[in-house]
Amino acid sequence: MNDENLHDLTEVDRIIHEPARLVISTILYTVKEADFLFLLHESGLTKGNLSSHLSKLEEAGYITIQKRFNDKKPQTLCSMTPLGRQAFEEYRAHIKKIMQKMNGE
Amino acid sequence: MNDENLHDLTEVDRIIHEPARLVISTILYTVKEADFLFLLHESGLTKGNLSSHLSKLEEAGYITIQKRFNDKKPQTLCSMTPLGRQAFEEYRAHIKKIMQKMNGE
DNA sequence: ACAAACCTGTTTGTGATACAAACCTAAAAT
DNA sequence: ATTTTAGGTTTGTATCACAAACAGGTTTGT
Repeated sequence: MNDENLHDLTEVDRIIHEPARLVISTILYTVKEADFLFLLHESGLTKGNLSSHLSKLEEAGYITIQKRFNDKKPQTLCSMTPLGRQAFEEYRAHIKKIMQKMNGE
Repeated sequence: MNDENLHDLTEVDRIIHEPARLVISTILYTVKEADFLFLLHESGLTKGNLSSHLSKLEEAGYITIQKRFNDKKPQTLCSMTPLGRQAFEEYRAHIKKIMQKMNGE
């Protein structure tokens, strides 16, 4: 069951594997909707990085981004798509396997 | 215990976090010594990538690389340093925490 | 009313990174 | 002797992450 499949571990989903996006994904997986500022504070990322990581998640089809005005201020709302939820769950399963390998099968 | 520390997850050790190096590290953590060809087959990486990732692990002080001739053929022996072992263990602990977060605390 | 500061983000610039393909050196084979 | 094989390394390219600069609009201060 072990043998040659250590190498499979390199096939992890890079979109989610990046720590910044892992944090964002973890939040959006549980919350269903969050705005930019909430994510900003919760993730601890800078605005610039948050912005570009959100774009990347959107490009991947993992989240949707809605822009609107709230109380005359711009607001960016994010929520995870079904595809994103699936990818997140698969990533989680993948990491679980990795952990088993790391602990010596 | 939860609150603002999701952001800590971004502080994972990038040297080990890279999937290719995670595979290499996982092998070297358990094996204590392995040569290039063994790692090549076990990891499924290309020669070029294996070579450069090994160099990066060496630069980080996580592994040592010894070159010698065996049966008139060049042989590259790698083994994990105490620093590397420590880093690997910390990474593992870190991932464990991440898993907990991903599963909703 | 005008300017300065603030809010909510985006774009740009720079340096690091990963990957694959080309390359290198010595030994075996033909 | 020339080609092929073995064991790797170097190079080239494209992507990426990050921080700093920028932008569009709003509120505050005077």
